[in-house]
Amino acid sequence: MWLAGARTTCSQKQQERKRHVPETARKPSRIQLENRKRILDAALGLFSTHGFRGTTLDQIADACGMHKPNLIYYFASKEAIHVDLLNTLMTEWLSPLNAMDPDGDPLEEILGYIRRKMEMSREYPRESRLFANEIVQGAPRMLPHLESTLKPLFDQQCGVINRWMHDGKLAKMHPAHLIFSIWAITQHYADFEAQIAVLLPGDDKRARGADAFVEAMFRKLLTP
Amino acid sequence: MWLAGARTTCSQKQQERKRHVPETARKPSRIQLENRKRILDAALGLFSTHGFRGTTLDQIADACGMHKPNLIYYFASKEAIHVDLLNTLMTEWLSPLNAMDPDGDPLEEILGYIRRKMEMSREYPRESRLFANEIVQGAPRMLPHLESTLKPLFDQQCGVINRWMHDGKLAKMHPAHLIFSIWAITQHYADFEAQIAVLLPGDDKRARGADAFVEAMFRKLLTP
DNA sequence: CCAGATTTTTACCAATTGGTAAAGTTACGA
DNA sequence: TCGTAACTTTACCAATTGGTAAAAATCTGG
Repeated sequence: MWLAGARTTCSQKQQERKRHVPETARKPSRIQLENRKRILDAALGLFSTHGFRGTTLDQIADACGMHKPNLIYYFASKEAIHVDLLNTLMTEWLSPLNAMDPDGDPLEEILGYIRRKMEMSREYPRESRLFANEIVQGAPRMLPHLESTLKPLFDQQCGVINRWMHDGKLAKMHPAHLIFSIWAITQHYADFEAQIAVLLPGDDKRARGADAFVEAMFRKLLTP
Repeated sequence: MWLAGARTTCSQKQQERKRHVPETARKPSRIQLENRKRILDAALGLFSTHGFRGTTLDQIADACGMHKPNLIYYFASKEAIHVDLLNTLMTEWLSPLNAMDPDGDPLEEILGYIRRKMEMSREYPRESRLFANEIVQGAPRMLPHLESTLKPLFDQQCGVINRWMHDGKLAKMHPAHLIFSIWAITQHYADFEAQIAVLLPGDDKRARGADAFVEAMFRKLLTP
């Protein structure tokens, strides 16, 4: 039967779903953790390149060697998988920004942050693209998260940078736009990989000189 | 009947479709040009935020006040609309890069290019996002175009910049990465608008100081 | 002004898709 | 080792979706 009571269309937000087991189970079994991870990993690859609507449950099931209803056994819906990915992404994605130490050497702190972002772009391009997809599409499932989690951290670190600049440790500029430019450039290497591969062919990712360029660029920019 | 003969699944590439009129008609009528433009405009808005798979023909039809079969009357398929947008986008998108004059003042030429890119990001965010969507997803329908159209122009302008640098007119750096960083930052303001609106609220686009920041940034970077 | 061509609308269709129901199978603690 | 809970598989279903067929309406040139 078709889920009794008011039912919105498939593509719209779904209401509560009485989960059979996982949601209510208290201790996730080994096999449960394992399968959830398999699903999330497969889904990450697909969502990050085809987007949410562009990915089907069957594709995810295929990619992780499971059957479609099995996915729904572990996650309430396709959207639940996506949301789960987005949530874990958010915390991991922000940790480098968090790691900037107000008491460290300003230039080295920021360059360290940039290095970590470049590394993430290289090591976790799927996460970067998942995020890019979500934001480009207006952040439909993430706006609250951006408000509540990203914004406070962003404001705080803008303050730190501002102090550094007023102390004469860094060249003066708009801290928010500085951070934007860091994000833009570091994530560009993951998000626009397809284009870069065409324009700088042959070179493997590490050898393209991106790291050296970006470091030199921001060093020059930030030096007073 | 279901299009006689071999028929692949809907989601795969479609073969030749005998168009009823438009494709074969020699002179596109006024009403034809007008309606095609209406469709393309509506489709641009939807594709750029929901992606190709995330947009339905019904949505496009709604958005331009037409009926679904009417779209198919003007375009062979949903994909044909998308491809049309991508093609016109490509040429318009590249013209600023083309406009850099090898005989002009190096710094001003590049800063002028950056200004034009910032302006496009502000005036045509939908186009920017359409492009971003396509590239993030691996450029499935655009790779050949990138190879044949973008790559030659890119290489040529890299050469121009290189000469400028060797003549001591600009600080020395990797020209390709310089261009990447320009693209990354200028397009970021359109593509990540949703995020920026959260982090720098209140300000209207023009007033956020992005233009001034970006100009100052690249001026400092490029000055020898 | 009217016949033929162009354009629009209505009624469909088959494939896809997110998700369910329930039977079948496996794992695990008592 | 055995009964029960956890997990998997098969068989579906209704909604959506890209697209077609063809009738209806509208426009246009002679």
